[in-house]
Amino acid sequence: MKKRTTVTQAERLRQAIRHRQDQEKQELRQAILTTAAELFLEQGYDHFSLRKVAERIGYSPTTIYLYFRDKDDLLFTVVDEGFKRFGQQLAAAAASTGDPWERIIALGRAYVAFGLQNPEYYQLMFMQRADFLTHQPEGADQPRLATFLVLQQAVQQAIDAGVLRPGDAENYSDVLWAQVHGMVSLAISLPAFYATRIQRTMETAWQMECEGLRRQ
Amino acid sequence: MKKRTTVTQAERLRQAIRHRQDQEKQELRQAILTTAAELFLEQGYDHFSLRKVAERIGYSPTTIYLYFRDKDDLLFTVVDEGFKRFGQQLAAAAASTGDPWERIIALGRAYVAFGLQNPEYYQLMFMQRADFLTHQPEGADQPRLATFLVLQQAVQQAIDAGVLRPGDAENYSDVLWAQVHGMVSLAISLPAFYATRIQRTMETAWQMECEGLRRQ
DNA sequence: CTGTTAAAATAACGGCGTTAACTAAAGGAG
DNA sequence: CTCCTTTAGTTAACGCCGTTATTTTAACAG
Repeated sequence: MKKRTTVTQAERLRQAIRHRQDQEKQELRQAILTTAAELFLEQGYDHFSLRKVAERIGYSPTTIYLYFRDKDDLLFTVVDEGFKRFGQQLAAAAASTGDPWERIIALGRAYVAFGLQNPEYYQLMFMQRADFLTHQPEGADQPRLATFLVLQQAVQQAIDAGVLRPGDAENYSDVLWAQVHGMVSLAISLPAFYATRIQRTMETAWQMECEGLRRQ
Repeated sequence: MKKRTTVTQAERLRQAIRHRQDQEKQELRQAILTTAAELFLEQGYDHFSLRKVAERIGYSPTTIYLYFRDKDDLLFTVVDEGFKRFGQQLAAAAASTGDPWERIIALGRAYVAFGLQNPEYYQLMFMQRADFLTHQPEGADQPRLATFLVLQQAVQQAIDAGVLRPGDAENYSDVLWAQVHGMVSLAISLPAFYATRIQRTMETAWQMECEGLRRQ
C-alpha cells in the first residue's frame, strides 16, 4: 500500500517535471517566434537576421537551432501567423453577408484591406518569398493555398444562385484574385498608388467585374 | 615648322591613348555588366553576389567598385536592360494595330508575354526589388514608370475614339495594369498557375474587361 | 630616366547562416 | 548523497558576403 503510493507520487513528480520542462521549452520557442515577428515587422525581410533575434532575447544565435531547423523554418513559422490572420479576415468577410454577390465584393474588400494593413506580411508572403505559398507547413492540415479557396467557393455559390453567368468557378476566381493581388502589390510597390489611387482603382474594378461577370 | 608638327603628333598620340583607355574602361564595364546579368539569370537574385561576378571575369571583387558605386548600382543597371526590353515590346505591341481597342488587347498580351518569358527580370523589377521602380536611373531621361504610360495613352485614345466609356484614363489603366500584373506575378509565384490556368485566366479577363469597359 | 597618375590587388572589418565541439546543470538510479 | 546520463545552451570556427582603406603595379609625361 505504502509502496504503491510512493511509486505513484514519484511518477506524478516525473510527469510534472516533464510538463514544466515542456512548457518552458514552448515558452522559449514562443519568445523566439514573437521576437522574430517583431524584428521582421520593424526591419523588413532584408535586414532580418537570426543573430539579431538571438541578441534581442538574450540567447546565443545557435540556440535558435534547437527550436527551428534553420532561418527559413523560423521565417516560415512567422509567416504562418500572417496566413492565419489573412484566412480569418477572409472567412469573416465571407460570413458577413448572405447575399452571394455581396459576399464576393466583401471578400475583395477584405483582401485588399489585409494587404494594405499588413504590407510587410503581404510582401513576404506574395512578393519576396512566394515559394512559401506552395511549401506545405510542417504539421498543418491543409496547404497554404487553401486559404484562398474561400473565394472560389463564394464564386461557385454565386454561379449556382444564378447571380453570375454560368462558367467555371476556378477560372472566375483566378481573374478576381489576380485583380486584387495586382492592386495590392502595386499599391505596396508604388507609394504613389498607396492611399490615393488605390481606392478609385478598387471601385472601378468592382464596377467592371459587376458588368463583366454578373448575369444581366 | 618642324616643331609644330612634332607637337601635333604628340597631341594626336595623347588623344589616341586616351581614346583607347576610355574604350578599355568601357569594355571592362560592359564585361562586368553582361557577366552580372548572366549570373543573375542563372542563379537568381538571392544567390547573386559581387564576388561571383568578379571571379567569373577574373578580377578582384573590389575592381567592380571602380565601375559601379555598389551592388545595388550594378543590379540596378542590369535591370535597366529588362526595362528597356519591356518598354520596346510594349511599344511594338502598341504600334502593331491602328484600332484603339485592339491596341489595348495587344498591350495586355505583350505585358503578360514579357512577364512569362522573362520571369527573373519581372520578379526582380516588380516583386523582389520593387523599389527599383521608383528610383530614377542615374543618367536617364525619364523615370522608370514612364514605361507604362503607353498603356494609359492607349486607354486615353480609346476613350477619345468613343470605344471605351467616358472616364479617367489613369483610373482605367490602373485597373488594367493591376489585372495583368496580378496574373503575371501569380503565374510566376505559383507553378500550378503557370502554363495551364494562365491562358484561360487571360481570356476570361479580356472578356470581362470587354464587357465592363467597352461602350455598349 | 624619373616623377606622377590611375588601375588593380591585398588585407581587413563587421556581418551573416550554419556546424561541431564543449560546458554545465538537471533528472534518474543506486 | 553520489554517480551517471541526458540535454539545453554556449563557444569557436568555417565559409560566405558587401564594403573600405591601404598598398602594389604599371602605364604615361616630362
